Amino acid sequence: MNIYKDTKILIFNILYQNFNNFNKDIESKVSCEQPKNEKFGDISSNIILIASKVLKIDKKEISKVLTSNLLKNKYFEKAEYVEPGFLNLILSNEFWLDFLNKISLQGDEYGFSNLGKNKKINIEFVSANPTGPLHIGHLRGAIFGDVLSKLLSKTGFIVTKEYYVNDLGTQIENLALTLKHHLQNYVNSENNPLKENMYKGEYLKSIAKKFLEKPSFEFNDTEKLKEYSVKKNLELIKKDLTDLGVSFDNYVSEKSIHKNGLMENIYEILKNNDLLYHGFLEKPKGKEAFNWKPVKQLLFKSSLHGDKSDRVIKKADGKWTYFASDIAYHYDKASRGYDEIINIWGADHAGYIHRVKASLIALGFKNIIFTVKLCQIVNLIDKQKVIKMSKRDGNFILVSDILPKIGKDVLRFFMLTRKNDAHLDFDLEKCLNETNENPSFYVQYAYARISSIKRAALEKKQKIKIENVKFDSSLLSIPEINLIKSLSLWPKVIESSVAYREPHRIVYFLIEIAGKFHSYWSLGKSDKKYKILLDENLELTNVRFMILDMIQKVLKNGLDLLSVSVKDKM
RNA sequence: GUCCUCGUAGCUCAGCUGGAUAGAGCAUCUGCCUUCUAAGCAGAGGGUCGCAAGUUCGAAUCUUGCCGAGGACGCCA
Repeated sequence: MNIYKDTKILIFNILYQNFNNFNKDIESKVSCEQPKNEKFGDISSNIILIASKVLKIDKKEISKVLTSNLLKNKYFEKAEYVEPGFLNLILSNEFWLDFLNKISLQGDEYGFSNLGKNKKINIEFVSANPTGPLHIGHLRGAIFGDVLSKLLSKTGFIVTKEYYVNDLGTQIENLALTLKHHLQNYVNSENNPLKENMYKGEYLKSIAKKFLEKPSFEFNDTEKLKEYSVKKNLELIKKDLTDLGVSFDNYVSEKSIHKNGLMENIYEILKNNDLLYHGFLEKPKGKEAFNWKPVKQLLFKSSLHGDKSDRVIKKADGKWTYFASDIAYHYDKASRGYDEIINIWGADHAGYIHRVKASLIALGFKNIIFTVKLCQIVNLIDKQKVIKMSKRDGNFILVSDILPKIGKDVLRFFMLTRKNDAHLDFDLEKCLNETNENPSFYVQYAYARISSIKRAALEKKQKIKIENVKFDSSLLSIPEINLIKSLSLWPKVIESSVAYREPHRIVYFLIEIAGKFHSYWSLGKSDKKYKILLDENLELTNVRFMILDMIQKVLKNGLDLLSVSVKDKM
């Protein structure tokens, strides 16, 4: 029920029937939308300009054909040609009333359509290393990924939410060392300070304590220590995710990728395609060249597929690099038959996109869409100052620190009030104190006010119908039509959010439509005829109820996508 | 040095992938609670869309070049 799309189709059909040389190639150039400025009507299109240029037909002729045909339809009240080639349409009240009836029949389904056509999408996000609980840095990606997944699965995609567990490598070695350190401290009743490469944080002490409770503990068995600490840290992470309202379908372990022989698999494929060689890489530029040694290593010709240099996949000591694991992991994902693989990464991983993409192409997955959404840094602001966090000092602010204070709803909503690739200032004070600066309340308040109206109607014992109202459409006034017009944008908002994988568009729309409602509500304060419940005109009251009911449904469905709750009273 | 992201009102940011007179919140100022929730509404001021060329009917949006901010460039993960 996207009236802008429908109108475009209508216009195209008219042109198709009237001009022999008309073809639909111009479709992507033709706009058909609600203009910002009301003076240009309800729907505006640049069709005349584009069509006349491409088809070499006189503008006036096209406009004549279009307007005369469109005006045969009772839904179009006015069709106007405006230089340099716009077609501006004004829709009749009857149209808006019928439209309202139609969408209220769709109810909760309104706005959602089968955009995905059962395409399979794997979306990987968070994937925080299992070396400690989630901190602020993970928050944005977690919520972004969760909401995007929900949005996609509500619009006809088959979505798998996946978490990649890096349970291998030096960080896990360090983790085990840290655990061992704590264990030794406990057993020997000592308090030796942590070493440089060890993980800070109290949580590892409690993990060590729990390990001691086991009937037989063996802290010289490094493998066992690794396994145990990874398991316990994952439990912490999962707890944080649950509290945030984020869930996953799949946890894929890096270790199992190795165990299942996938490294050998990709090695064979790359080798058979002549994409591997032993060679030297140039010294990295910019940064200080830490432990740099010019050595001969196994390289992957990623530069053949769009990367700016070739990459090491096996080090001189015979170990696979992290990138090699990642190739194997993406090989695994791609082999599972997805149409699209979405990765949500921190912006600092931007440089990684090309090489992963190159590896997918090299492995023969040319038809899989590979999408990376980057989430920019969140600046945590307290008392107007940015709080610097550093891994070295272990002063990361944890999700579990702020979540109980702020609450899931506010946190989730707030994290989506910016485009994913823009910096986000996360001001604790604003979330806690000045609630009027927090848009989630604004939207929830609109919902609650509509509930309140419904209660008031019940008390007055007004018989309100919210479907298929027969009504003289000429009684509709501009404020009501404007609300219906706002509702008509909902499908478009969902479509574009899906198309660009940008859930923040939903959030902005919710704020906008909540604002329109608040404004309408307040009209009744100064002008009695805009009071929603009218004793003398039950029909008009019914229509208003239908509008408000639809606004409430859209608010609810929108907030549902964000997993933010609604309240009937605030 | 190369690459990526960003630059829009005093501040924080949207801007429907090229549309007509660039929007919102905060802050500042002025109004609005005897009747459906004031966590709200109405109004005012505030702009050379970083700068400069180009593309065209039309540019905040696309191209190029500068300027500025942040990030990445590993044989770490």
